[in-house]
Amino acid sequence: MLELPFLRANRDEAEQRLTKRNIDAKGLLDRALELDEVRRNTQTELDGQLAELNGLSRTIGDLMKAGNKDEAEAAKGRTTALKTTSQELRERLEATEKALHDHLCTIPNAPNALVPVGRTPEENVTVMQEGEIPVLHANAKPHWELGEEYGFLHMDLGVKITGAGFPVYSGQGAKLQRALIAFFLDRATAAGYREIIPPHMVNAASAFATGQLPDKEGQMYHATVDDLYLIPTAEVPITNLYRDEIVDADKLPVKLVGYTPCFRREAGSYGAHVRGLNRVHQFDKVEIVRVEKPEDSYAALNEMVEHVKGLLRDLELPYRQLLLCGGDMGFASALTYDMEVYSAAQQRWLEVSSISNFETFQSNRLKLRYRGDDKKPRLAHTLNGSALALARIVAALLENNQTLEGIRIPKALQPYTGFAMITK
RNA sequence: GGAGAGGUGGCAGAGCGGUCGAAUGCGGCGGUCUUGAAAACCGCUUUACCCUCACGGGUAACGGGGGUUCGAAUCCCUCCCUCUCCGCCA
Repeated sequence: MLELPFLRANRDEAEQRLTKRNIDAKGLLDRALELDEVRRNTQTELDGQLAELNGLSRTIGDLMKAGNKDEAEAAKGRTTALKTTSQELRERLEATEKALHDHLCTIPNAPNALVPVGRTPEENVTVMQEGEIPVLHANAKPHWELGEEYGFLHMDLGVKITGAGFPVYSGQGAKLQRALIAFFLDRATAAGYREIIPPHMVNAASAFATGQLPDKEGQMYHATVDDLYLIPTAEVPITNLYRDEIVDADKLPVKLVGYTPCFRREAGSYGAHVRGLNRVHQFDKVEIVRVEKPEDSYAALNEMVEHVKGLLRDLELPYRQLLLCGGDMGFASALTYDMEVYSAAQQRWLEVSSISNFETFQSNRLKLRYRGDDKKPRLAHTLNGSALALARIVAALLENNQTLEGIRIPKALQPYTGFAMITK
């Protein structure tokens, strides 16, 4: 949620930035500021009435104490009208506040100045690309066929016990998952991130604070009996650790990492391009989360990107970094880099990481603040990024490293897998 | 699942209808004293919103919501949460 004081003070800048999202920025801002003005006027009026009422109550108390019953009763009579009008004003204020809040919830974050203009993923900017595109032998297969052939990935068993899009890993496939998770966690903790094991279900307040509700309600699995949501990413529980907190400036930056399974309904996305592990309802992911002072947040974002690049290099995967255009960015983000790896048998790029700076968009909902040098609470910046998301990394590893003898495991991973090759 | 207790400021813990945003203690910040430190003493120490260029002023908040009253942290209703005991159980 954008900050109202920012919108009031920097209307033009906000409009200019929001326009990159190809939305009616002017209309949205006009409405927000109009509601804000009604709200402020109403509150001023209401506060005045309440002050008067409080004064009368105090007077009545004094009169009662002095035993002056008649005058006290007379004063009581004068409160009636004030109570009626203040009640009306209160209702109007609450209605306006709710309308304003609901309206603000519909406005996405304002893109950073660096965000390119564009509507579709084709207009994202490739920042850099690294690593060699592997040349596969003539008989190379996509990962789902490899999984079947080697017997470590079973989409059909997932269908039996749960439903489509819930993969079952076994043997060396299962070990590979665990190895990747451990590898990613070790690298993150070595880089100064504190490991967290959070709950895998969250309440509605948490889902709202990080922006999943109300914007992406249909994307989450909802356990209705207990009104809890299965997390779509560790970002939700981990960032919410800091909901309603005021942290001292010397506690910043906060750097956290967590592994969790991620659950996504992915409603309506079926077809050939989502075969195998390309898009599943449950996958494993190691997520890094940071809380930063505003002046440090973009340096932190770059640091996160470098961290992810290091992982991809060590996994020997060809990858590229994209700067998302205004039309392709997530609702809550001010700037997002996507990292994609090349999956050689499918001959396509797969998104394996999304690294975003939310600036104060999340912290405003979270009420996550820090106390600066002036001792005043200010909203902090929040960031997060996948480091990394497993299913697609696995897909690319399997496809790119297939040989006639078996599937080669990158050197950096071998201490974790305990084997150098997946064999039949 | 059954029975009971409780939710107050960073923490502990009073208040149970009238200057209570809230005693007291601890913690934290500043000061006096000291070569320095400790101790002691003094003062300060929640947040959001509104008005104001500012000084300053106002409103709200004692788990959430509603009610009674001129007035509620205090009384009533309701929901949520936490803890203890019993049962079940990894």
